Amino acid sequence: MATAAMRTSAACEVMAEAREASVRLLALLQATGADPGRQELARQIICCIDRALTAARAGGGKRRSPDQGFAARPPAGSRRRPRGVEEARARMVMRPTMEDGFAWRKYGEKSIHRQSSPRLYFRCAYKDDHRCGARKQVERVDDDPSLFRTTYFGDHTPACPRDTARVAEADGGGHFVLRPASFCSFGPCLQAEAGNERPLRPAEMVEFIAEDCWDEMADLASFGGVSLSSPGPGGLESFGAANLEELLKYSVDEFFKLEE
DNA sequence: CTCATTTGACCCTG
DNA sequence: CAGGGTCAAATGAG
Repeated sequence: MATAAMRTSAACEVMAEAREASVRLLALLQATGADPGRQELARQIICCIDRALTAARAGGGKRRSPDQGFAARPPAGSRRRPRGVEEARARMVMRPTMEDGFAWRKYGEKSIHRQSSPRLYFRCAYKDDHRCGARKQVERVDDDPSLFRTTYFGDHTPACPRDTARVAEADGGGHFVLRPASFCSFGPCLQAEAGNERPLRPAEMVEFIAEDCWDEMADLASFGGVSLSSPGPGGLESFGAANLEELLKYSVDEFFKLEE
């Protein structure tokens, strides 16, 4: 009988293979000049796998835990945070706005090597009030300057106020805008990821996402103020969504209906 | 005057 | 040594 350690080890091997395939996919997309959204999605997949690997190797397998903040602070005098665990917990999203409803304080700006726009560094405005360790880095996407790539580190404390109206206003017209081009290319990329010869049908796509990418999907939905609880495989079909974008739009629209 | 932002220096990692 | 993350003094807005 296989022990938990053996199962974890086997899972790590499979994930390592998936990572290698994703890296090849990204290289292929770059070589063929595929649209930036597809390349970005490939990067997100790799990032996702890295996090899964880190969690598995740490003996995890648990869902993202509440913020552990900066419990593992660097030694006194160090100005740099330890890499690894925290980076593995980073979540990256692409949106047409920097706004996400939370209050942030900018604490730095840095021009990045071979990148036309600088990277902006923010930490939660309630860092001291609520001992919140949330941080984010924002930069314009080089290939599409109308988009901002925002990377979040750590989570806000429940006490941190969130103004969803500001999100709606920033995105225009009271509806969260799901603009990233990556959504348009979700189908082909998921097909490659799933190793399918034919395109995934919408229901299969949703199933695949529910099983493999739920955290990323929930993160995206959360920026519309939507909290998604995992329905488990198959449960998503009850939404009647044609694809992920429709599903997310549906979720976000439902949220704003509740708000009105 | 207070507080947020800017920006160059400092320091760490690879 | 280069690149990147953070600090903190200077600056500006309200």
